[in-house]
Amino acid sequence: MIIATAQQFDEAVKAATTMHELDDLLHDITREMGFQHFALSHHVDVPRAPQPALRIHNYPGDWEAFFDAERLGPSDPVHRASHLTNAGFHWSMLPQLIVLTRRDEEILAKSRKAGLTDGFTVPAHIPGESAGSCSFASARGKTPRREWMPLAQFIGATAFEGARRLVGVRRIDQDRPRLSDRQRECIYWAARGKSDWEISKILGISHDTAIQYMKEARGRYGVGNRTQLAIHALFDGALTFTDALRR
Amino acid sequence: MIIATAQQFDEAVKAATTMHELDDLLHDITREMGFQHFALSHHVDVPRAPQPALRIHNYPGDWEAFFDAERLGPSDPVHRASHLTNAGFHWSMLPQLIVLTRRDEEILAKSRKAGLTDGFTVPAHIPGESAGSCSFASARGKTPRREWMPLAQFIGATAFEGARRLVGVRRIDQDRPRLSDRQRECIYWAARGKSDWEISKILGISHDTAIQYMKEARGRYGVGNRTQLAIHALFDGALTFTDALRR
DNA sequence: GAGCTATTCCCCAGAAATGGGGAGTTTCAA
DNA sequence: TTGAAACTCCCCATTTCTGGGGAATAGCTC
Repeated sequence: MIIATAQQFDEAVKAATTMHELDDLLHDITREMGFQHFALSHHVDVPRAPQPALRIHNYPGDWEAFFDAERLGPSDPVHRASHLTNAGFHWSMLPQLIVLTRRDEEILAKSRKAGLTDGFTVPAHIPGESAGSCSFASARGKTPRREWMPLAQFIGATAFEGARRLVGVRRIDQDRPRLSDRQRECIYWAARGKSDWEISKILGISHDTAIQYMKEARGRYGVGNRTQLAIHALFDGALTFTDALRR
Repeated sequence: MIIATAQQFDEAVKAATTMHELDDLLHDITREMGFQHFALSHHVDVPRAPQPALRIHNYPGDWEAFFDAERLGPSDPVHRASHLTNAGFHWSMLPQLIVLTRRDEEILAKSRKAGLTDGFTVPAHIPGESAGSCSFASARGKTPRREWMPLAQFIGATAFEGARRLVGVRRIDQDRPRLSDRQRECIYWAARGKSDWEISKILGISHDTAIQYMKEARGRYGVGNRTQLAIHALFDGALTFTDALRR
């Protein structure tokens, strides 16, 4: 039965075409899991974020107002804790995950007062994107059963992924430039901070040739410098962070 | 019953004190979910990684040998795909997640030949740490039921978290460089391909000052050029791709 | 007040990147 | 066989980056 719920949710999310639909789905599943509230969001200061950020929730309005007024997006203790793990966690575990400052205690007290007594948060991190999470919260005296946590973990991850798709956080690579092997190798080393001269030595080619490949690669991506080149290659998957950060 | 399995696993992982115990737990649960193999690892070239990296698995020995010989840790198509999502995915979804090169096709063919016919991978990303994942694979003709995927998502995340705890992967959250506002703004524009001179005009400061902030930012991250600077900032979340790709 | 950081400005010299030009071979497909 | 694309090398001029100095103001903390 629980499994059926999970699968239905997964399929419904994949079929959703608007954030509004996703919102509805989260609404329903939240209740079904025994929670009262959900909040799926990027950990940024949403009202002031320069780029489009995710946020759908049904938290109490006054909590949202407080949250935004205090710019808690990046500093909320639940969010901070979610930056240290990839597994979902009960809010009761917070003290084991981060050091709670006085300010944090105030925030938590305030959230309890707003009707968010207990909760479960599923982190959602993707290299190069804003940190995010999907939380489920319950009001006083309505503690959801521990048995639902594995389901919540799945629901949170699935919902976040669906939201990313709907908002178009990352368009799966469509018109990606085709790179030659040598061009790719040059980008790889350039992203690791190598100069054209160093790249030429690594690849055993002349300095001029390395420069040439970098020129061509910039041309393929339509960018004018190696920083943008590396970032585009990272974004479209031609490179990974593990490539670029290795030293 | 499935829920009971998940909970038991969760508790057992939390109680485990050695990687060996975790290995055993994964062994059992893998079978219980209808898979034959599991692999929990960081996406690095494990034998050559300078820092401690996670890897426990029961993949066939010849596959592991091939994997290491070819240094697939960072470039394996399944791993690459897992860098683009936070939700678990079937390997059959790979073509929708990344562009499969001929090399990728070869790798996948090789893995099938080694007995890894189909599988399900749960990404595990934490800002500032190596990308990782927990995969479950099945041999020919033994396709695990879709119903188990929500469970697999939970198991993968839980197991990865347990492994991190056991290995003592320290979160470099604390060591993440602290940037001043101006430094961050300079990185932001530099990642968007602006020169120091352009940045100075945008921020309304002198050219020299922009150069100065870039120097300091490089110093904070311990890197020597703006490409690495941008990549590091992207990786640890100080920047996002949405920032860097905007034109 | 001493010490720290952020912010702002300045100078210099060498290294590196960028944009422009050209030209040969090989390989693979139409 | 004709052509496209990859791979390789070379030259030039200009711009940009990087690393090394130094210094003033403001604000905050111990």
